Amino acid sequence: MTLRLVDTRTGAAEPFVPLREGEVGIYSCGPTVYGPAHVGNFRSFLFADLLVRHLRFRGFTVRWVMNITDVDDKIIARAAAEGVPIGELTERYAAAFLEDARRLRMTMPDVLPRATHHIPEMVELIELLIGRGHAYRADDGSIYFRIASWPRYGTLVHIDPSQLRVGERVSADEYAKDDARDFALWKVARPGEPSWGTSLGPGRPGWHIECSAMSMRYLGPTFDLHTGGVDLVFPHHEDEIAQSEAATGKPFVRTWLHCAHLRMGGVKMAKSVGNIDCPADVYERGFSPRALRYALLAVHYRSPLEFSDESLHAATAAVERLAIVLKTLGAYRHEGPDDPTLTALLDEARADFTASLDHDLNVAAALGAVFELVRELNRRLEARCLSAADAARAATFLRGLDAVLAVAEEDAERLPPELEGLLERRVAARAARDWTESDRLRQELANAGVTVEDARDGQRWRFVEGGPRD
RNA sequence: GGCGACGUACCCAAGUGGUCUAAGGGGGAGGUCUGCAAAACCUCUAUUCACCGGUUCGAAUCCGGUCGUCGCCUCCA
Repeated sequence: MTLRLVDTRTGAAEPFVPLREGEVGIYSCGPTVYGPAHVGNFRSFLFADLLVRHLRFRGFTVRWVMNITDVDDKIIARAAAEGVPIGELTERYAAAFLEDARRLRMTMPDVLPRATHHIPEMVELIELLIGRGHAYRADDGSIYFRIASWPRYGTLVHIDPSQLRVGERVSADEYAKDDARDFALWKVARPGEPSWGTSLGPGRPGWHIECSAMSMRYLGPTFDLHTGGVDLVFPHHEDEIAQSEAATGKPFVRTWLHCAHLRMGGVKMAKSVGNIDCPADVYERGFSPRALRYALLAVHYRSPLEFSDESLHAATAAVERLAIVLKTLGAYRHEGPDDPTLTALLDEARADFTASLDHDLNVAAALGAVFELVRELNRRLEARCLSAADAARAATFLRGLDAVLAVAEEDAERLPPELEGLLERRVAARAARDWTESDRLRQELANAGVTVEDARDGQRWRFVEGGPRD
């Protein structure tokens, strides 16, 4: 059983074999921090998160690098509009990004390099490119990569460079390039813009060079996986390949993975389109981070995903179903023999789950395996044919699968003491068959964001999805 | 103009030529259980996979065409 991933370059699902046995290096294009990241951005980050989690679940040692772009045209424009230094702006939104990522339970990357901290690495690369004849300094002092010097240009997008509709959509020449298709490696300093004094002269890096410099700095000249949204395939990733391979003479990335767009209202979500929704907006409408994570993850990464409140409602229900079975398993009290078929049931679920994710991260099929197991566990819970030990084992098992999905409730969730007290009083009221008091306490807890349900093994509580705690 | 992806039930969605009279989630309808509520469980909700041809003993799955939707070629996750 091997993991297969679809490489953008070939379009085929190829067996994943890491460069070094058992170890995987992944680079993911991260956020440009000039404003809050929207849920479309998070789709691509969470897809990478799922990949990392699955690789670790499969036993690989993973080194995950995600850049934070903290200098570029938009950042400069935004900082100027606010009248603050770019560092102040980028610090603010980098922190916001990390907080959003945390609430969405995104795995923390092992390295989160920032462009402005890696200027020397970029300069070094650019000098290498100039030395090898792949880059040139134009009349305005900026440095460009010469696409004509790189015959393999276009292999990632499957575009013949001569077919590019140059000129039609390129705005009036801001810079003095030799060829409209050439891209900037180093932008010469301009009044009012941040710049770095380097051996290349004062200026700032182009966008593409930062990813080449930082990925190779932390993962080496050749590494396993590089992820991003489809909109980065061209020109960003194509340019990364050209400049990296031209500089090092070695293959850059072994497998390219790109996730499809998140759509809203039938078209891709993008700041430029204006149809964006940020995590904070979603929470404000009463949805939980768990539900948001589920909604962004539940559809295969290479399929466009239509994002809506309807999809969030469906996600909320699915996530609750998981939370409830875990609570029920935890509360289960029954003296009886172990279920002799439980082992086979769990083994089968694990095999289905793993095989599905191994097939190019087929998360929909993996979720199918999880929910089939959930229904079967509920049946056995209902029929009381599990022992208490079985129930504990099943719960641990489900949490094990959830190490990949990260959509279930935390194990050790505790109620604040005052709410705990209400629960205890309700138990007493119910023992006395005082239904009025029981119902009143249930309502009081509901007002505090806690749902209480009466099950065979006693009352069962959980936090309301999207409630005050989330 | 060039390149590419996709079209499965009310919605989302899996389906890697035969076990598909097509997983799973949501929604809806009935039922069981229950002080009530909720949850859970059971039954039902596609003999059909945009449409038309073709290949094959056999196709949702392969090929061709038609229609439709979306994306990239420009900053973009």
